[in-house]
Amino acid sequence: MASPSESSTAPRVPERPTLDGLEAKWSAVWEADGLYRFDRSREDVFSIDTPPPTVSGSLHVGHVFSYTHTDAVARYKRMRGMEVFYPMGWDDNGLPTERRVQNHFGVRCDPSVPYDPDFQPPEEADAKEPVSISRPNFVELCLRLTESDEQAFESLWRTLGLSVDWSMTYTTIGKLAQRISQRSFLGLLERGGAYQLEAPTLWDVDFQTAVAQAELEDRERPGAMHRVRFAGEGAGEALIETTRPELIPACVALLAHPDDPRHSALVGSEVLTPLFGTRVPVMSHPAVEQDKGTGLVMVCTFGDLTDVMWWRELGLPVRSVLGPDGRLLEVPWGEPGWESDDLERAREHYGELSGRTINQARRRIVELLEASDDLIGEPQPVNRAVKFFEKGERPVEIVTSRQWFIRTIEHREKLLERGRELQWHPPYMRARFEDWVNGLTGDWCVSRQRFFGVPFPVWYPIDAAGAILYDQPIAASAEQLPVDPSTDVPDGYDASQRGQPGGFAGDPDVMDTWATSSLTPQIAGQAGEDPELFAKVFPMDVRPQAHDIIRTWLFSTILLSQLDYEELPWRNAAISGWVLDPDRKKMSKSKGNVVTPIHLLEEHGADAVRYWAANGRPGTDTAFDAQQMKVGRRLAVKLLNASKFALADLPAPGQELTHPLDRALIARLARVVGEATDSFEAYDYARALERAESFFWWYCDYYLELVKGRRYDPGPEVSASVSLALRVSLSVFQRLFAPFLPFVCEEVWSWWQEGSVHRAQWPEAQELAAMAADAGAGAGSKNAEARREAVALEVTAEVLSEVRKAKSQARRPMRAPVERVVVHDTAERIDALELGAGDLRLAGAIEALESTVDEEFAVEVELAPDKG
RNA sequence: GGGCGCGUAGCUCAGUGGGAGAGCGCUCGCUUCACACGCGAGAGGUCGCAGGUUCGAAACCCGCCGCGCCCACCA
Repeated sequence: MASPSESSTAPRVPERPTLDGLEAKWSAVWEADGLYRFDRSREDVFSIDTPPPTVSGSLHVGHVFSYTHTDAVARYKRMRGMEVFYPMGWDDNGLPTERRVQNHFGVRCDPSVPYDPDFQPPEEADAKEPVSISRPNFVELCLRLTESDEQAFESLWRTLGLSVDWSMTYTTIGKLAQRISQRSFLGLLERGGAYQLEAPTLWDVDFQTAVAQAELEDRERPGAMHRVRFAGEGAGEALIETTRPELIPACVALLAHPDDPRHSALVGSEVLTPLFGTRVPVMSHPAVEQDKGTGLVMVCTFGDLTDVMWWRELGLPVRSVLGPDGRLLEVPWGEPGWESDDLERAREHYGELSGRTINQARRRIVELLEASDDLIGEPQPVNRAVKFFEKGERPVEIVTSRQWFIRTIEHREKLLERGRELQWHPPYMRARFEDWVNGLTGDWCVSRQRFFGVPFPVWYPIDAAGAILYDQPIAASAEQLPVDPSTDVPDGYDASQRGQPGGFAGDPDVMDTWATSSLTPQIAGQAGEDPELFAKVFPMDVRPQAHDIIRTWLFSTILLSQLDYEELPWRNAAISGWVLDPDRKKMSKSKGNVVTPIHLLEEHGADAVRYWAANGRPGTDTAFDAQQMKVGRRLAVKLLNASKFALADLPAPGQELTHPLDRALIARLARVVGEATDSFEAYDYARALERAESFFWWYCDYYLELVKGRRYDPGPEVSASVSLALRVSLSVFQRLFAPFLPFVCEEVWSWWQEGSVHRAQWPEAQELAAMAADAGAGAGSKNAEARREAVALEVTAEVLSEVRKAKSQARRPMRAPVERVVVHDTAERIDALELGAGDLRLAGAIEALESTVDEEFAVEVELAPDKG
C-alpha cells in the first residue's frame, strides 16, 4: 500500500476542482507516458481477448457498455500488479464492408479480373454501372475506407478511457490475420480437419453465397398452406399439404409415419406428381409427424433441412430446380431423373416456371394447380417462421454446391468438455453454449462466395481436357503466406498457366468471417510469428463478449483452439448483456433508437458514462438510462470535493490512529475493500462498484461530518489521528474507484501522490484491518475493544441522524444549536456511544448529551430557541 | 415445443432463511465554514399468483401466469 503519511510534497488542491477537460488532459498524459504499454518482460501476465468491433459504421452505446466492463477488470488487474495484455482489434473483414465499398466507390469485385497496381476508383460512383475490379484492388479499397473508421473508433475509445495498448492494434483483414488464418486452415487441411464437399448447402440467393447454420435467424413471414393431390394407382390418390408448391417438380418422395393407418395402404406404392407426372415413391419415416397436415409429407430437393435429412437417410435422388440466383433452373425433361408419364405436359407446365423467381413461380404454379384441379380447396393463410441469413433479405434456400467444411460434429463431446472447463461469468451462460453444441446438425461450412475476406490458400490443377481437379488441391507453401490465389501463382507454375488446360485455377472463395475472427487470440498473440509473445499470452485469461454471439464467436474460437492446440483459448468468459432502450427493446440502428456515444461522452463526461455502464451486472441486459449518468457525475464531483476537503490545509498526520472512531472507520473500510476485491476476482465489477460507492456516500454524509471538528482543531494532538485516517481512507477510495472513474481518480490522485493511480497498488484489506487493530487497545481485549469501537461509529451516526431529523422537522438549519439530547438505547450501545460523544457534540452543535438505558432506541432532541 | 434468465416502491435495480432496502423521480425544508453539480427530512411496496417445506419464506421446492433471450418448428 502507498504510504500517504510519508508523502513528501504538500498537496496541491485546485481552488475550484472541476471535471471539465479531464479526458483530454489525462488521456494525453497516459499516451505520452506509455502507461498502458504491455511489457513483455514481465511474468504475471493477464491477457484479454478483446472483441474487435465491426468497422462498418459507428460504435453505439452497447459497445461503450460492454467495453467499459472489460476495462474496469483490466484496470483492476493492473493495480493488482498484473501486466495486462490488452490489445484492440478492428473487424473490417466481411460483408458489411463490402457493401459500403461497392456503394461508396461504384465498383464490383470480379475475381477473374487481373490485379491493376495503378487502379484508381471512378471519380463519380455510379451504383447502376459499377466498374469490375480484381479482388486485390477491391480489398485495397476496403482497406482505404476502413482506415478512417478505425481512427474515429480509436479516438472514441481513448475518450472513454479504455486502457488499451494502442501499439498492439490488429485488423481481421490485415496481413497478419490473413497469414494466421491461412496457416490454421492449411494445418487443418493437412490433418484432415477440413474437407471439401459438393453437397446441399444453406444458400443466400441475394448475396449468392453459402452461409453457416450459426448465421441464420428466424423471421415470421406470412405464407399459405396448399392442399395438393397426387394421383395414385390402385391404392388411390394422395393428399399432401405444403407452403412451397413451387417445389413440386423437385419432389422425390412422399412420406408417412410407419404407424399411421391412414396411409399404410399407400406406402410402398408410387404416385404421380401433379402437373409433371413424375413417379415418386411413398415411403415411411419415423420423423414424420402424423398430426401435421394430412400426415403425408412431400420431400423435395431441397425445401428445408428436414428434406436434406430424409433425402440422405432414404437414399433419394436429387431433382434440383433452384439456381444460385434464386430462380428456377432450366431442367432436361426426359433425361435420367426427369422422367414423366406425360413429357409434353411436364415440359409445358415447367416452362411456365422456369426462369422465374421463387415467389413468381409459386404464384404461377398455384394457378396451374387450380386449372388442373389438383389444388383442393382454397390456400389457407398461415404465419410461419422462416430461416433467413441474418444479413439477408430473402429466405435462405438449399442449393447444391462445392464448399469447404471444418469437422465439427465429431468433436461435439470434446467441445462440451471444454465448455465445462471454462469459467463462465455468469455461470448460467454455459447452458447456451451446450444447447448450441447439442443442436448442431452438420459440420461448419466455412467457404463464402465473397471477396473481402481471407482467401483459401489453395489452387487446383487443370487437366488436359480443361477440367478442374478439385480433389487435388495445391496448398500454398508456408513462405508464401498470405496468398491470394486469384493473383498469386502456386509453386511450379507460372502466371500464364492460369485457367489453361494443364495449368491451374485458384480457389475463388474466402473464409467465413467467423473463421478469421475466431482466431483473435492467435492474431493478437501473433501465433507462429512471435513464439515468445504467444507463449506469454496464450491461453488468454478472459474473453469478454455479449451473449448473442456465444453460438458463433465463442463457439468457433473454442473449436479452432481445440483443433489447433487441444486446449481452451481462455480460462474465463465474461459475458455482458445488451443495452435496451427504455421500452425494453434491444437498441439497434434499424429501430432508430440508437444514442451516439460521442454525444453522451460530451454531455455527461466519460466517468459518468462509465459509471452507468459499470452498474450493468454481468450478463444482464440493462436499460439505457441517462439519469444514471447524472448519478455517476455526482459521484465524480463528490470525489473531487471530498478530496479537496480532506487534503486542503490538512494538519500534519500522526503515526497512529489514536481516536476510536478513526480506527472503526478504517476497520469498516477494510471490509469494504475485501468485498470489492472478492467481487472483482469473480468478474463482478458491478458489485465492486456498488460496495465502494455505498460506503463512500455513507463516509461523506456521516464520517466526514462527525470528524470536521477534530479536523479543524489547531492542536496537533487532536487532529493527528483524523488527519491520518482521512489520508488513508481517501487514498483507498481513490484507488477503489480508479477502475470505474479513471479520469477523476487520476486527477485527485495527482494532487498529492507521485505517479499514476492506475499503476498504484490495489488496496489491501488485511493491511487496513491490521492498521486499525494495531493502534487499538492493549493485548487481550483487542476483539472486545474493536467491537466497541465499531458499535460506537454506528450509534454515533444514528444519533446524528436523529438530531438532523429533529432540525429538519423544525425547519431549522443543520448548524442550529441543540440544548440537550437524551439517547435511549441498550447498555452496550450507550457504553460505546461515549467513544464518539466528543465528535457527535461538535457535529450536531449539541450542548448537553445525556443517555439512559432502554430497550428501544430513541433520541430526544431539545433545540435551542430560534433567535431568528 | 425445449433451454436459460427475469418478475421487489412511479422508474432503474440490490437483497438467496429471521428488521422490506438503495438511487432516481416526487413532496417539504436548509445559502451548511469540501461540495447548491450541494445538504437534511418525508411520503411511497399484501416482494407476479397459488400451494408446499420450515418455529420463521421476497429468498428454498412444486405448479401456474407474464416478459426477454437462445434453440427447435417451413408437411
